[in-house]
Amino acid sequence: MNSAPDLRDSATTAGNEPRERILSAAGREFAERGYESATVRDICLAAGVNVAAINYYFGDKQRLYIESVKHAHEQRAGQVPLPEWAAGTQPSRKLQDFIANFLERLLGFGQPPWEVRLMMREVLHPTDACRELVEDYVRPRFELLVSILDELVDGQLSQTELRQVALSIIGQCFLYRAAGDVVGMLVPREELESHHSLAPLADHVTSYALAALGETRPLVDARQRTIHVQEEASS
Amino acid sequence: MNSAPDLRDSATTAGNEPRERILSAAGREFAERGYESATVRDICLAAGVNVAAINYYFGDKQRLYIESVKHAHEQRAGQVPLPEWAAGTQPSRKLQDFIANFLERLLGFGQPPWEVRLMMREVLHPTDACRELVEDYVRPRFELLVSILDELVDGQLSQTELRQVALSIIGQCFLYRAAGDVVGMLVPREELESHHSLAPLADHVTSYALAALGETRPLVDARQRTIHVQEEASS
DNA sequence: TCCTCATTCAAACAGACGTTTCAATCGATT
DNA sequence: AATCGATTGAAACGTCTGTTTGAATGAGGA
Repeated sequence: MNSAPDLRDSATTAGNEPRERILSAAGREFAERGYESATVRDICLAAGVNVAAINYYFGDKQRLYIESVKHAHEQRAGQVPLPEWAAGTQPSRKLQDFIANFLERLLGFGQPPWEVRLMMREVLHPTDACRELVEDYVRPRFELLVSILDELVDGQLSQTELRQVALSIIGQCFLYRAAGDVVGMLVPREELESHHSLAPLADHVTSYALAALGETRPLVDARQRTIHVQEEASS
Repeated sequence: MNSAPDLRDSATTAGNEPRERILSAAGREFAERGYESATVRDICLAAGVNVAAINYYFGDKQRLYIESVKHAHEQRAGQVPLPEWAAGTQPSRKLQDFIANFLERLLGFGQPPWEVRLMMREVLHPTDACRELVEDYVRPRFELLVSILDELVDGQLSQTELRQVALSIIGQCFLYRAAGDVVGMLVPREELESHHSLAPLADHVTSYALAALGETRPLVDARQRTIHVQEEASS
């Protein structure tokens, strides 16, 4: 039972075993219940350590929380790295890849991992750990998206307009993660499974953006519809 | 064991003053700190009543919370009612009005009111009060939006596609309310004030949707850019 | 063997929490 | 004036919280 890892040269091995277990258990608890509702006793029970271990390894609950947010961020960042493209890749392809990657990161492969839920809590109700998270994690992705859009429209939109479009794209992806429960109430179950999984969502957001930017045909072919609109207007 | 007064019908007491004060103070407190962190002592201090009043009027903290969510919902619904249009109003105009109304409701006139922040908490981390909120408040607006879009594209998109577009629009509006702090970190301050207030946001989301649906010209004029794209493709 | 020292453990701490108690208060009715 | 029910008040209840204590443990080094 007693392991006593004793890994002084921590350069070779990644961290203390009980420390890692606490961080993992704390991340899950914080993601599930939030900072206030998660108790150190439950965390220690889940991690299989004594309550005193939290004081021993992290000092107090607050520092444990910040550490667990960072830990989740770093772990998740390694799981789904930013895509890289060969020089000359079509910007529309880059956009598609970026959106699919972003959604994959937000929604997870199967069901959304606790790391993302924990970070989402920070985004929605920022604490001290938030600004660091934004600078390290959010801003690079955001500026990559802006640069893709800039390349896509060949410099014909201002930085302000590019940021607006970028936020529109992010907002669409964001909704499914942040308000997924409500979306689930608004959309029929069979449609959820068929059209709101990762690939169809990425396709929709991408084609919606490409159509709005004039890179592809609109979602509705205007030539067919114009007739009806004119009929209506004449009536 | 004194039983609480008839809290369901306010026929006898038109506006129960302490009850109203508690609901208002509780809503603010829950919106600010969340359910767990908000304490009944602080609520009663803010409302200027004794702690026993909560047991007397609402039974316990949980029922107070549910009542305050409902109260916030009803109060906010009265502040910004759904727009109504004369028969024959252009659907694109309806869309513009709907989006402006939705944003106004989310973002508030000046700074976002606590009622919206409280409801947002329910949407992001649903409790028992959520489903009722969705059915009464969210679904009617969602289906109104879908019907506007249906009219706009003149029935050329399936209900599934219409719902996807509707969620795209809602997602864009939603981002500013739910993750407003993070948006504020990503966008320069002067741009926030000039382009992220209510009217410019509504214009952007509307024109983005209209362009994607082929109702108006794309945000970028394709005829100018196509030359460059073909040059790129040929290289 | 003994000592050192990092780590773990059960137990207890003080404080805050939601809730309950029961007497005091107030206004209207008798 | 007396009575009654509704409402308010101050204080206490038991429980749960984060944190701390001080002894016990066990593996290396002397």
